[in-house]
Amino acid sequence: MTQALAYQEKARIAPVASQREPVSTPRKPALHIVGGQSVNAQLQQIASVVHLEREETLLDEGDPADHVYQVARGTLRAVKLLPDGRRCITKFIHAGDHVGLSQVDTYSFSIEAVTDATLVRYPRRRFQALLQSDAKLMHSFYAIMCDELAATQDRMLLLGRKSASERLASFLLNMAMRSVKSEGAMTEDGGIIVELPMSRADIADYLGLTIETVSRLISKLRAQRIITLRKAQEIVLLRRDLLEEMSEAAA
Amino acid sequence: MTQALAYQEKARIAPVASQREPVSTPRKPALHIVGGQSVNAQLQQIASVVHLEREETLLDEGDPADHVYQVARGTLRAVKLLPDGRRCITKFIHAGDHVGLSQVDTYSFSIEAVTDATLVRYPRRRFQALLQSDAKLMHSFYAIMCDELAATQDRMLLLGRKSASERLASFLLNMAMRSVKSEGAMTEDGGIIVELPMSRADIADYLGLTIETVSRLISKLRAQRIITLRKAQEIVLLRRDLLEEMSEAAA
DNA sequence: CGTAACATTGAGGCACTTCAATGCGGGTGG
DNA sequence: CCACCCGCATTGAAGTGCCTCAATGTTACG
Repeated sequence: MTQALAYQEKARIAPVASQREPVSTPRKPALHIVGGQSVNAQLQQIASVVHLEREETLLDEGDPADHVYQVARGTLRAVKLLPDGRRCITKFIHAGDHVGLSQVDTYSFSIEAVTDATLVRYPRRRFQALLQSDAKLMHSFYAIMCDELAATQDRMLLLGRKSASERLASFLLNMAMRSVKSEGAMTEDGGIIVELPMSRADIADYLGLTIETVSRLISKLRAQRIITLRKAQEIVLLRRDLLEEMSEAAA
Repeated sequence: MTQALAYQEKARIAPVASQREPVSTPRKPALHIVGGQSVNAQLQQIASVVHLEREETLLDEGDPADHVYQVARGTLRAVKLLPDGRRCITKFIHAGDHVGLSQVDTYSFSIEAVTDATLVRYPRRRFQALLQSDAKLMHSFYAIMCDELAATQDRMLLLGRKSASERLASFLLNMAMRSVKSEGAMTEDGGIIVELPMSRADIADYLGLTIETVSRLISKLRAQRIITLRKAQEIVLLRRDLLEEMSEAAA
């Protein structure tokens, strides 16, 4: 068998999202937000806003897929569970990313907030109708799906064939890339500051490892002066070159 | 580090597909084939046919993505490699499945024939143009991408969190499903006949295991009378119920 | 300042891999 | 048609990377 992280009672503690989501929801949200370019005008007409607190659940695997979301702020996780509680995080979802772009009518994973988060919500029916009527829009979402599929396939290579240290290296590099692109935060000596909003348990379930292994590997990277830790959730990448080597050939 | 199957010289032995593909290729292929429903008429206008022999390579990771394909006959594999030769099969591609549905302009994996195969080929430019002009068509391919993404995410759970025996059980069940749907071949005593066109090495790289582990697990299933082997590549599933149990909870 | 949740560290075990024979089936050439 | 051979599959024995179990350290929060 393997590790079973029966973690999900956690998420249950928080009140269910659907009962209180439109905390501050005007019909036309004040946020135009999102990925740089302004949102399609028609899309904005059917949008509403959802706020989630840390560890709150947005939706569960198996729920009717009534809505499509785009993240405006915060980090979420897509979670799949085995009957015995083993957990897999299929992806982390960041600002700009979409949730629920599917043609199936139940969600195939749960979505939980890693940090406080704000999302824009579209009723799926109307969202689909808009796609149908707007080829350009459809095309852009088609492209999004393609990217996501490619990313998922890369992760299959990681999960199927990479060692624990290679997995962690790949993960940290990805997070660093993201950090460089958005904040671009650096230390004076050229280190890349990387926020890790998720817990070690989340990282473990994302990489198909255990908490302990992740923790040990982080300690090892620190001992090798490849990273330093400011807090448990904030690392500084000192030697990106070495991490890059590690990400495809074991240490 | 793990297993490294430097397997791909094999594929190289055979003459390159692109040099000889239109073996029997009229401009308008005689095959209407494919997934039950007849192919979109306009699509058929731009189609040509490609034949591949066993172990031949259709295209390589990194090649310019000039074509979109649909499989008419045979089984192929999508292969990703790490620099040191470790191999991952991201998916097997069966009759009806598509290859190269992406928005990126290089392929993100190699495609190799597991068995002799016949494919229908569309120039990507024109294929894209058709999608743009035909919302219904675009929509149906959007749906295909969604399905594929969902399947890939299930495989992430398998690779990240399932034990070796669970992985094999899941795989055999999937193959059995497929077999039931298409041929529906059964033995007189209710066993499901399942063809495994791929080698143990392929199965191993598909499940993130080694050849030896796959072989041992198959032997164990045989000892438990859950399956029998007619040939190495043809198993009979005797106790589907037990396999189903195994697929999500270790033996 | 105490406590609870998370992270780290250590010791030991096990599932899967690695390395190494041995078996087996299918094709080929004598 | 048979003997040989080659590639693949199977089986065994030994090694190891990661997991499990358990204790200790650390941080956030009342």
